[in-house]
Amino acid sequence: MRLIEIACKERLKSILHNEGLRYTSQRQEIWNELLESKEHRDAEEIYYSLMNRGIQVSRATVYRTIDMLVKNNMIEKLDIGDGKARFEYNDKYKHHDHLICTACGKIVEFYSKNIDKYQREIAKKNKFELLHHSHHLFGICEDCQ
Amino acid sequence: MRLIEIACKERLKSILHNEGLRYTSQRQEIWNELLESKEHRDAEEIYYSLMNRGIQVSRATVYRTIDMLVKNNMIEKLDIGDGKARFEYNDKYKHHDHLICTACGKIVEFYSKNIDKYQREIAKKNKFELLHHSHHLFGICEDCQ
DNA sequence: ATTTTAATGAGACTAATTAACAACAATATT
DNA sequence: AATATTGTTGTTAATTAGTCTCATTAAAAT
Ligand SMILES: [Zn+2]
Ligand SMILES: [Zn+2]
Ligand SMILES: [Zn+2]
Ligand SMILES: [Zn+2]
Repeated sequence: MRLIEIACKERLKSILHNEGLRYTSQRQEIWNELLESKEHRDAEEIYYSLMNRGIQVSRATVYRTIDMLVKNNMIEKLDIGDGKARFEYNDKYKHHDHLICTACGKIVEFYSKNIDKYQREIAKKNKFELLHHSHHLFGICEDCQ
Repeated sequence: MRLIEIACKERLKSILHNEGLRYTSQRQEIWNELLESKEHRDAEEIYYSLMNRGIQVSRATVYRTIDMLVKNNMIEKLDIGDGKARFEYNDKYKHHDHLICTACGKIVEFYSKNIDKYQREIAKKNKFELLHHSHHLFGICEDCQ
């Protein structure tokens, strides 16, 4: 096990502890699944991936655990409007938004300091306390053009 | 009937004609419903609003008509991530994005020329042909703070 | 007016999620 | 250690938003 994995394991443990929740094998496995592949994954995918690796966790537990991880800022929810939510490891120092190809579904990440700045200005001007945002650019990727 | 309503009625008629579709009473009513209140409305709301006014239109027709209106750029779809799509009259000269209060659900509109510019730059840099975007700022509005 | 063809309504169906609940497991209390 | 309490799980049922099918109805074309 690499150092980063140990660090993440401890992070899960400490968050569960703080919340008065228990460190269970199911929660470990789901958290691992989300850590190992940092891509944009949906609940069903995580469920089947665990199944395929012979790890029996119920669908409900997958949903519940994902929910708990989102609430504790361990993962971020991504809704690209196709009816199912995707999740990805939330690296605080690498916040990003998404470019989505409407032809092939490819997801590319982007970040713009400038946009970030303007967002904050807009929130301020409208007297909103900004909590988070969702910003998707939809288009056709190079391969699909 | 005000001039603007007549203009909009003609707009619907002409679009239906161009597409080889029929100008039905149901389509008129749904289009009216979306025009009269330019707020952010979901399909179910439109369906019940028509029902309450004694206008019998089926759920399927509401969904189908909304779909047709979106495809013809008469209305815009807005997905704020709460599981249901909202729609609003698409005034080409007043494109805007949204600030959403996570406490009371209030939706405030904003537009930033600068953000628009950076979006186009990002798409270009990633060799995406930009089609549309979705940009929501979530936070707590002044009243809810 | 008749024919052609698109549109509608009713309800079955789907996918993603959520809730209810009983059984089980981990802690806390005595 | 025994018992009570509380958290977690899997199963199943429910919900929600939206889609699909198909017999019937209504525009539009002739
Ligand atoms: Zn593509
Ligand atoms: Zn991402
Ligand atoms: Zn509010
Ligand atoms: Zn709006």
